[in-house]
Amino acid sequence: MTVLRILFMGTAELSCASLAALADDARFRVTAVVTQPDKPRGRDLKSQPSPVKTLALKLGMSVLQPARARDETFLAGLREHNPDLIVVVAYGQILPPAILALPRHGCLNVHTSLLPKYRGAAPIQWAIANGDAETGVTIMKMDAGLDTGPILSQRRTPISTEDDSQTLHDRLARLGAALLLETIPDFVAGKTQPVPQPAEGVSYAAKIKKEDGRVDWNQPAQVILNRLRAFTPWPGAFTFLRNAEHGSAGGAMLRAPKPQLLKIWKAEVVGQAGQPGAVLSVDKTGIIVGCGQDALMVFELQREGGKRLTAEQFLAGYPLRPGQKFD
RNA sequence: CGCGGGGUGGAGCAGCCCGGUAGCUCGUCAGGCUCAUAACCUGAAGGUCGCUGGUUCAAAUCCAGCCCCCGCAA
Repeated sequence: MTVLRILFMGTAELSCASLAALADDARFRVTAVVTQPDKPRGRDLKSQPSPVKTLALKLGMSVLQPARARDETFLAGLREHNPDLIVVVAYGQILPPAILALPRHGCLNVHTSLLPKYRGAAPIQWAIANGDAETGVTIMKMDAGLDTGPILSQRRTPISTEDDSQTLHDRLARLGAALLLETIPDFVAGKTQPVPQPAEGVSYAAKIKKEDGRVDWNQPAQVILNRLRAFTPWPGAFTFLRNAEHGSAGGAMLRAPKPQLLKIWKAEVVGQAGQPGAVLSVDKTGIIVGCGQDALMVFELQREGGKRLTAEQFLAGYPLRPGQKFD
């Protein structure tokens, strides 16, 4: 059988598992990798390559980084590669029809939800935030719409109460890569026909904004916990502590009691009642905070400039007392 | 030159601005109390104060450079 010539398009960490899987499989040959241009990130805002670029270079593949995927010069370059198939995983740009129509077999996309649910940018996060019991990955043949293409295959995975966006992301990345390898051969052989997405059950998963991580203590504890898991590790569930009377009687610290930003990493719901945002009790096990319904026991948290700490460690250096309030 | 916080016994912090005996909450160890304990009481061990150089009679503290960690921003 002839080796399938694949052009890979991806940017995020999520894409890497699929790229690595394709590169490792003798049935396929990745002829080039397209990824977003290097962007300033990190603490010094230095220009950094995307995770996909880093991996592609390590694998010795040629990398293309067009500023805009619809540029004519870029399209011309793509045609020269003459791919049989384009695989897109978290690339980050809308592809013009000219690209969708370019390869003989079209473009396949790995999407981390059970389409048509959670089309869009942040399907993993919203599945957790909404308290879904399961999610999955979908391989679809791309069309002009936003994640609207016909489905080739899907695989499910339950969402456990231990999952956060990081763990679920990692699992879906692996599932997606595995399913991709299974799906491609049957698809190009014509054994699998794309099935249009059902009209029922369509929803969209909007991109996560920083502000989504702000804890609203008026919500039920379970909702807060779901969102906390969804927005971990980014942007994190954060809240503010006022009246930060930290620092001893020295006086120096007292002049700037600005609100402390606290990030909450691990928590669970406990059956207590109290004023939303108020610290109800404090001990080695955790810090219990009142919510709109029930209460949240915080196990791990972090303050600005500090590391992520267990409640016990945090309290050793930062005494919290019942009655103090988060907002 | 994107902005900012921080590196102090094993953990987390205070002390630094206004240089001059190393402090707090825990943990550890020993003893005591108790039917018992992760609770309580008493005592003890444990620190080149990130690294290098400078200023000074004297540096955790002031100055310069470097290394590392973290929040914001992306």
